[in-house]
Amino acid sequence: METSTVDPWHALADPTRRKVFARVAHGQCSVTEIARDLPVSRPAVSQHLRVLLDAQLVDVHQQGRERLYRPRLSGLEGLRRELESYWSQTLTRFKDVAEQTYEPTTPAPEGKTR
Amino acid sequence: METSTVDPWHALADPTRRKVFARVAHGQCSVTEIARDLPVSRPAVSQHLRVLLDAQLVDVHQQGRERLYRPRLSGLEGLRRELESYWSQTLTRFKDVAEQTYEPTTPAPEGKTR
DNA sequence: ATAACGCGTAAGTTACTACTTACGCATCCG
DNA sequence: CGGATGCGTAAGTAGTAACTTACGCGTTAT
Repeated sequence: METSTVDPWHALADPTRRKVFARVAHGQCSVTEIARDLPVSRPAVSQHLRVLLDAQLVDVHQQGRERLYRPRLSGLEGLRRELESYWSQTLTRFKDVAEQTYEPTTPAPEGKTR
Repeated sequence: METSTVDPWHALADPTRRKVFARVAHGQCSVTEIARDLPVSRPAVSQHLRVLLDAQLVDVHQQGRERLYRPRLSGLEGLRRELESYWSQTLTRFKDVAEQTYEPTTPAPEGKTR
């Protein structure tokens, strides 16, 4: 049907949506509760939560007439792994540069290029 | 001048741009080199690299008529910290649920919520 | 010098997305 | 039984962003 799984990177890219997620990650809460602390309408929050759901970053369960959202590990796992990979690779590159100092063929990189 | 430090979340949200960054993180390389492995034009790669630069995720230095890009730690740091925070919070919530003792977000009625 | 290479940027197009209001469906309370 | 609360979804809109081609500038090679 629709996109079964949303890229978690994309899901957390939007600042508002990231605030929504941060709120949920901090502790289980309802939609209206989240919307109360944000400068957007409740439906907007609902839509953000949908994206977070599709990205498997949050989980929901009905309780009475409320829908309580809570964070979920699965969506974060891939993100974490990927970021950790970038991190270590960058560390390695950085060490390479530090050890080999620099190539004398290039003029000083600190020179102000206006 | 660049008061506009780009959100690294946003910078890594686009799949193509993430591929560009992954390539750079793997090892220093030039623009044409990156574009060769991707289904987009060279200018597109340049534009992606600009965003990555603004997000402080990559670094560049001129060498002859080439511009060599390499990964940079500073942009990743904030990302990593934030993600780690989400991760640990989610772990905590998860444990709470496992123990069947979830607490309301507001300071609250003492007894078991049941 | 002239050509070829490597690159950034401008300009234009197209697709997506984050938001709004309006609505309908459940669930709790009087 | 209503009326109120909590929520998701539909529909419409304004802004953004990811691409393309065209171009100009500096550097290397012939």
